[in-house]
Amino acid sequence: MRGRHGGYDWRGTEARRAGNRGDLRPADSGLLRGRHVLRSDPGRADRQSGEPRHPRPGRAPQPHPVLGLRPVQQFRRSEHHNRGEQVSLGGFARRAVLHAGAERRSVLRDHPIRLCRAAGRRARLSGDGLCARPRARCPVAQRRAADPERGRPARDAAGHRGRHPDPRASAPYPGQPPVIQISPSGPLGGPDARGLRRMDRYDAAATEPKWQAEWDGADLFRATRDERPKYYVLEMFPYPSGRIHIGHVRNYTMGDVIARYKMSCGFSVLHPMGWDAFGMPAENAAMASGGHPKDWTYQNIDVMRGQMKPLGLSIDWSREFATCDPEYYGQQQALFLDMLEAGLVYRKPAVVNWDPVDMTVLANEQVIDGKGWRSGAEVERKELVQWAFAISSMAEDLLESLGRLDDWPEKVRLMQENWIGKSRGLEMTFKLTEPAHGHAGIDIYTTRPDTLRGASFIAIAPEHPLAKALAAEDADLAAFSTEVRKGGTTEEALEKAEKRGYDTGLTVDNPLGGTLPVWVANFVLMDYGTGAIFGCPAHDQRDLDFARKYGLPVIDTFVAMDDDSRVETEAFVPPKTEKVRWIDQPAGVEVATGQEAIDATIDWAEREGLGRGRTQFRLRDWGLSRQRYWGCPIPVVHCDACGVVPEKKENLPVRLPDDVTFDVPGNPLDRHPTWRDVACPSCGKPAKRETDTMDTFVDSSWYFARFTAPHAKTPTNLDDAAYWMNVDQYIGGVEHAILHLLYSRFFARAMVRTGHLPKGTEEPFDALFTQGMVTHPAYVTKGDKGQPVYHLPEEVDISAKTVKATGETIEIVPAIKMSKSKKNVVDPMDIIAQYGADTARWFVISDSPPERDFEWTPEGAEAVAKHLARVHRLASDILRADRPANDADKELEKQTARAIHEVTQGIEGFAFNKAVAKLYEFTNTLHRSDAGAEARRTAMKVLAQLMAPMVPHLAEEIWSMLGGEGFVVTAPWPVADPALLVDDTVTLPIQINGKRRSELVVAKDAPKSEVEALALADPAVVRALDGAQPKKLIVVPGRIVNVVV
RNA sequence: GCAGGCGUGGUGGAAUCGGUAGACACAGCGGACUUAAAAUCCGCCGGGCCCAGCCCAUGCGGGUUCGAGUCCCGCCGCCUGCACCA
Repeated sequence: MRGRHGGYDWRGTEARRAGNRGDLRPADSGLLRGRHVLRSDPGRADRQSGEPRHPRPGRAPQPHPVLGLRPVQQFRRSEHHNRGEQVSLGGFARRAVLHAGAERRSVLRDHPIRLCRAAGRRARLSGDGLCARPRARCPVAQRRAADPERGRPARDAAGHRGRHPDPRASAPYPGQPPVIQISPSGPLGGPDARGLRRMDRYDAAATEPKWQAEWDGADLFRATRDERPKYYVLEMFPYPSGRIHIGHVRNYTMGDVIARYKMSCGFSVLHPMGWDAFGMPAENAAMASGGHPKDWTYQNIDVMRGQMKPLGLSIDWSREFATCDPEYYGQQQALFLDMLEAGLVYRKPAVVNWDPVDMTVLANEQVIDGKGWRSGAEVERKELVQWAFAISSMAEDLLESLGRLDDWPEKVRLMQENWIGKSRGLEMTFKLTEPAHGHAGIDIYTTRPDTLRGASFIAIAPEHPLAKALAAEDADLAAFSTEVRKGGTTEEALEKAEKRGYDTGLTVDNPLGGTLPVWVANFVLMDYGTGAIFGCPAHDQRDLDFARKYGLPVIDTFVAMDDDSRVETEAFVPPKTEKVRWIDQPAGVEVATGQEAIDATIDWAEREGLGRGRTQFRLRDWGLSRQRYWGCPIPVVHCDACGVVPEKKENLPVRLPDDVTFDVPGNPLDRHPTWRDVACPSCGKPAKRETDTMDTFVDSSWYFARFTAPHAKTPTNLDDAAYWMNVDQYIGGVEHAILHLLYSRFFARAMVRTGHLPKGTEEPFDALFTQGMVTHPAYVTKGDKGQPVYHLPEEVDISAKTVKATGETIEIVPAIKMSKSKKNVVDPMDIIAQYGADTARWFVISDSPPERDFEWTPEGAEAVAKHLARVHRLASDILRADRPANDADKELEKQTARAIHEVTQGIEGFAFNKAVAKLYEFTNTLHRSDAGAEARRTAMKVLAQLMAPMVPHLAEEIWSMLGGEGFVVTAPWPVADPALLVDDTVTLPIQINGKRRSELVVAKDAPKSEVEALALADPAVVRALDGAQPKKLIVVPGRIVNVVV
């Protein structure tokens, strides 16, 4: 890989080479863009070298040697390119050939490159020595045409297509080289003392690889166990889908900000990276293109690693692994065997999506509208015997421990709490009026025993043993059961399905008198409770819909305090904490909340011997079997004689065979004879391997522990785990709020129990931060069938709201999650190629609060690049400044302290957008400050340090420019002097009747009486009072004054 | 369907404990510089009116309070998860 465009040379070899030559002075290190620089003073170069610094006078008007090139980046490194060489470009042009004359010369110094925004938002560059404007629209060309004396005559060569020489490419005076002049006032404070300005544009393309190479050379990011306190920062590891996504950039930048900040604060930081590499997409790719999942996956990993390295993340790459490495999944198999022995894994029937045409199990996402994604056949729910983790055995602990996760977002804890779903209810038996099929009664479980009076039917799941027994004799019921089994297994599908029932004709005795009919109903789940409920239509919408549909009675059991109306079409379901009036309540409750009535009824039922109170969890055991190839093989063997036999640990890893094909649906392991047929590890007779593999959630449930000893010959090394665990800061998307995080919490407990993690790591993530998604507007038109048709951003004219090619009017969908199908994905590599990693990093964490969705805008990226260039320019100016110390120094010192304080708070509080805003503000302050050179230099170094976690390369560059010691990454984080943070005076707003009308500047500790007196003397208050006394005067010291008139 | 979250100028957002709504930035507008543009620098920038002042404004409708973007109740819209996507 060469250069930094397209393929990025992350190893920074080019930079190292440049650095070794010693000619990469910061101020001279090239150009990010071509629109600037070079204060004209041709004499200067002459004085310095005896040679004109700028091209030979006679050459100036010659045609530009580089033709057909558009973006300017190609020139940045033109010194290193040779004639005829192909160079990859970022941005708008992809590839260009350098022509004769371009070699080993900074093209920029010979010929101006212009950036022209005349045609709208897109930057357009003219590198060919011609003006980007048509002649008719160029005022200079027009003027020259009118007054040939003054201007230079147009050259023939440039006459075609209305184009003409770039006015600025020609020498201003005959015999002078072409130069680009900047405004005399100069950027950020004027020309330097000599009236000269050097090329001090920040060149990300050269600087970033240079510092990455330096960091690598110093081995800065290798996590080491030493005397420093440790800090483990971890971002949820990526799935190797092929290319990195702007969301990855945001996620890893956030983690990097924390990691680098903590490093500056003196911690020994562990910041690892790996790949969640098993999963369906690899198999899908294999099916589509005929390759192998392994090749696809490892190639993707290589590409993505190559894309991540140039971001300059402070990752300890020596710890990298992929979950599909046999070294990883072999240890996972060892864990599985230990968990099996500890009784944490067992086999049980579980329901799957069955595609009856492809004869294969489908994932939920492969079921679309109840049909298989490939075959289109109606999916059926089918029971298979599967492996499951006994996560529900830890439900109580998992729930209770949530309360101690103080640094987790409240919403995540709440979601987990609801997911685990602890409830206390009543288990009771309804006696069948006539026993049937060996069943004397039906056990039900209800969380609302208080509504027993309102029961009007019993409903059992189609999978209920009684229902199955009845169906064996009743063809109609069997047909009904088959019918309602159609469709997917998701809770959403089940909930949304039409409520349907089948009257069995059986009845049970109602303990409150009379009988209740027994129905088989599709909305009753066999997995939850006992698979049977009593229906109370008045206070449950599903039951009500069901009752109305089948003409069952609706019996109100309570009414609102102030409203006697009875249930019609909407069930009355007030919060359990609301007081209601009960009607003929069995436990004798009259006025009480739902919860009080539930408790009273359970007590009553236990006294009466009707049933018993039981605590129930919604959380189900975690089915881990997958009928797929690309996953971790479950290390057991099925033997006719010995049953299920665990593989011997010394035989691990049970490796996936490589010789598989994906031309037939289903699991290739299942039809792989030599892999499948093995000798029983116990008796040695012929047996068969388990062909199911593990859910990929298993892979991601312990990788954080493996990172503490990634090369250990056991799953973990207790000593290393004891040092590095827990993860101090975990960062990832909210979409993982429930499953991944809950499974990881379970695994940590299981690993402690099986001796793979030390005690005290049961909650593996001390602090959690959930970041938002990355969104981008989508551009939609309607297709001929009314279906949405999406267009790429470059295909549309956003201001005119039309598709460029067809002129159709587009609808702009403001901000939706990026996805390929919506054609609104922005590739971060484009930005990195165009502006550098620092721009991408700064951009993704500025503006939007990290926890909220982040909207990508092209303007934003450009603005960031400008700002970073501005900071670099400011540093150059400050470096050269020689103003003596003066009165303004103190104020700058104060502002510096404030910036340190607020940026630190921003980083600590995960409010990177606020830290960035403060950095903008501080840059402005520093820019405007009249303080002396020394004070400004000190402030600039602090600015570099504060920016370092976000834009480490630029910060490193500025730090070294200003003579900072060592690396800015390892320099101790600045500390604000608390004395500088307090103000002597405070401005109090004065409100009149709650509306701000005036303000008051008082001493910080002014007594209340003084503030009152001053407020009452305020002209606005006097006018409002009009001689009367105020009704009320509220003074909140240091905050506000409110006068009520 | 259930659960959780979010909603503030043209745009992204700020507002620490109920106390000056719109920090900081983008876009836009004006100016300086320039041989035109670009770049850079400086300034303006929620809406309205009878404009030294006042009114309206934080998705919508109510409420609590001296005071509500913030707390409470009820809606609306969008987003995420729902156990085999990762």
